[in-house]
Amino acid sequence: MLAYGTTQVSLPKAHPALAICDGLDAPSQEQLFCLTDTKKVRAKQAVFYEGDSCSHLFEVIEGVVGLYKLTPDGRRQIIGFAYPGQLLGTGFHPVHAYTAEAISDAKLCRYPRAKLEMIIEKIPGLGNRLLAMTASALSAAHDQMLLLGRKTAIEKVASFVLLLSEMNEERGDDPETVFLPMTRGDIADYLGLAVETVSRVITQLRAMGVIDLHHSNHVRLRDMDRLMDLAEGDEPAFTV
Amino acid sequence: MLAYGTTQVSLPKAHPALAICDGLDAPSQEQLFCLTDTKKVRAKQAVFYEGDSCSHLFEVIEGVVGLYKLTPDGRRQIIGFAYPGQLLGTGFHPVHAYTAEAISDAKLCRYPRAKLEMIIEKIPGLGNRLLAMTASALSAAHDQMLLLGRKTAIEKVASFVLLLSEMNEERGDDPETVFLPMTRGDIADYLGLAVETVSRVITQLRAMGVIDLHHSNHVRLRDMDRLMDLAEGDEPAFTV
DNA sequence: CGGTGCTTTGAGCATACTCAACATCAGTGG
DNA sequence: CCACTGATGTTGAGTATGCTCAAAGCACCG
Repeated sequence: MLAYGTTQVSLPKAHPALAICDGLDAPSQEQLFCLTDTKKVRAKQAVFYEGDSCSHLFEVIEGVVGLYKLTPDGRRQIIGFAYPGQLLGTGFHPVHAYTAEAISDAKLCRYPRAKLEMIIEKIPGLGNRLLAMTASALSAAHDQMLLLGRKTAIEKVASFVLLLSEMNEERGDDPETVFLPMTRGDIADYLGLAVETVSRVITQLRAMGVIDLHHSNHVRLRDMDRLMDLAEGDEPAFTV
Repeated sequence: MLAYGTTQVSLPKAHPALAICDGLDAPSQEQLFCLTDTKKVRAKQAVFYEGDSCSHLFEVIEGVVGLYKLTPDGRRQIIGFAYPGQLLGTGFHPVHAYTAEAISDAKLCRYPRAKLEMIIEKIPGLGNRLLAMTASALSAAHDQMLLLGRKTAIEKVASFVLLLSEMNEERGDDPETVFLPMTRGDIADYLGLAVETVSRVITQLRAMGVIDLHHSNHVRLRDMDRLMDLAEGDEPAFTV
């Protein structure tokens, strides 16, 4: 099945480019666009909650959204950070399986599920596009399962920083300058660690000269190769 | 034993029911069926390896297949156990993102990816079916991320046993009698634990009177409610 | 300035891991 | 039929990684 998304010549577009439209012809894009409206949320506001009936599907346009699940006693696992271009609320359940909460102020595009389902067979390539995006999310989830189940604290944090760096690169930004819009608590809940552990590991990486920090949210990658070794556990896990 | 959806009346069928065909009309099923062939693997044989070019998509017909990823230094994370009806090798990459290895002797149905892509737009409902199956796998992955990142050993094992029990129920089998086709090592690599820990927890559950064992592979659930409490951490985590 | 929320650091501890021995089981061949 | 073998499972002892609890440092904001 088709892997769009890599070839991205500048298309003449009437509307802000929606990731879901990527690769579709202009009339189809127009048709889809007519269904949508925009939703803005401030940092820490929820877009939807786990258990809400899921009448809409969202696409992140601006900002970052955290997706998480809770145990009955309140432990939290962040299953992903959604950056612009990502879909939320896919999945064929009548209710949402996770909560989506804005990490920073965010803008989202809203698709009514019922209408989307009606035109999905009519717009060629749309079904494929949804499938591709879902499959890509599944693949990311698998990677994260390996991280959660089998990596040490330092490997987890190193992998996380590298992930953000790669996203920078794909976006055309500097891969050596990583911004962390989320709190240490969010990172901890994403990596399956305690806040204190995340903080300690970051301090350790800094002491090792692998990264630099400014304002605790701006990371500069000083030794990418070493960081990659650390992410894979190649390093003897040496404490400085 | 075929899992054809949930309703399992004896249908008059020309072919063994394929999950991917669920909901399609007869001609479409026929058309799909013409593309397929069957592959048999013995226990411990690989169906495909992570990194193999993925020219085919598989559906499990009989037996159980374990899907896993490895770290460079050989630590293993099983990302799922595929039972009959499940698809392997979806995902829009040119190569497989995980290894698939038979847990027990297994029979699989093989779809050539290229041909499947060609007819996907022509068979109404097929795209939707693939999307639904992928979305369902994504949802399961999310659940597993919560387990891996935030649950204790006893919660993990209890959740696992209950998961298998629920699968029994959906298949119309006895939910109180769970068979474990996989080794303790497989379970450990699925739950992000050490083999010894899995063994100890199972022993503990038995000592608590929550489960019974026969031959180490047959589990009888003696107290389902208590098991559910344990899976969620409601229990004071009382050591016997 | 004095709050409030986030981050860092410290000390002690617990859960789950490692290493090691032993038990059990299935299969194999004498 | 039984002893041998290799794989799998269980149990024990000690330890390490990452957690909890606690306090202090910072930044942002009214």
